[in-house]
Amino acid sequence: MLVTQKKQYALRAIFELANQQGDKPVKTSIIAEAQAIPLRFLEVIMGQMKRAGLVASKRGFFGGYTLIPPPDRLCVGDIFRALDREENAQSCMACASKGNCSFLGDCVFMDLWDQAQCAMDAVYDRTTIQALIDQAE
Amino acid sequence: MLVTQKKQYALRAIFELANQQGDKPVKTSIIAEAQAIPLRFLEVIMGQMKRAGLVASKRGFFGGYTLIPPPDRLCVGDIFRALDREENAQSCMACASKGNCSFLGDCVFMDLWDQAQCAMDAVYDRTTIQALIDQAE
DNA sequence: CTTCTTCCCGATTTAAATAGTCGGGAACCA
DNA sequence: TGGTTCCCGACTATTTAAATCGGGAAGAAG
Repeated sequence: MLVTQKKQYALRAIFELANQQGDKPVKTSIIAEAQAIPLRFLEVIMGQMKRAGLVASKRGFFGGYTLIPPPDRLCVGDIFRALDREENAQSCMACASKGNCSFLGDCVFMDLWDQAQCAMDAVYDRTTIQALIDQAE
Repeated sequence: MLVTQKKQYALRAIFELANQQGDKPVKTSIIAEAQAIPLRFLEVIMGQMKRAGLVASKRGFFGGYTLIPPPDRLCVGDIFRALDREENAQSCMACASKGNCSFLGDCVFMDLWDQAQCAMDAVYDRTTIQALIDQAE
């Protein structure tokens, strides 16, 4: 699970959304400016977030995005996985781990990639958006 | 520290070298075939390994490469770092961690990337080549 | 119903990094 | 001298991620 620019954008966008959230939806233009994300690219990302069920949207003048899960129940790993799911996630070998080592039949390195993968996942899964918000103060 | 194809080649090459090592140097052609690495590309990699001080080389008919550190004192992380050092390792954000968050001054996410980085490093640093060889049987 | 705003969709383009190649040169040995 | 190997730097190809674009559909307000 390599951390691309896009994943960072997604994380920061959700972070900002959780942070700004009141009773009204938050517009992409707000998020884009606050987090220095190219607006048009952010639209693409939010579309994926929506299809993954992490946010709801509303159009029109008072439109924007709303975060669905409570921030203390949403972890960084959830966001990353949502993105991986769409772009059939072939990712780096350290991430492919189980089941497709291109080398010999049983691969000594498989276990290594797996361990590295798990170690990262553990970090991303134990960090909630709320924790990041709290930490930001 | 994203695991590229090249890093895998390097790891497998060193693994193979440690495995085959007797009193004579091991040729790239042997390693390339055993580990299914493009020969010409392997030459590039071994050059980097040499400059990093991990292997010694000898030319001519009885030439080849020799592993310098004992396999039980050489860990996967050492190999990866050797490669990162040369190609000025701008890598992914999760790896840049300390000191260059492109976003606001102090970045909440910095600590997160750092933790993920450390978690992976820990795995790669506690795994020695010897351990992989033992495990291969 | 017109207009303005926003989300929305698919295709396309741009940029950048990785992966892999190539020709030729230098050490080494017989 | 000739064959083998490592060696060097530049070069090309391939793939992936990043970003853009034009236009369409929902929603609200005058």
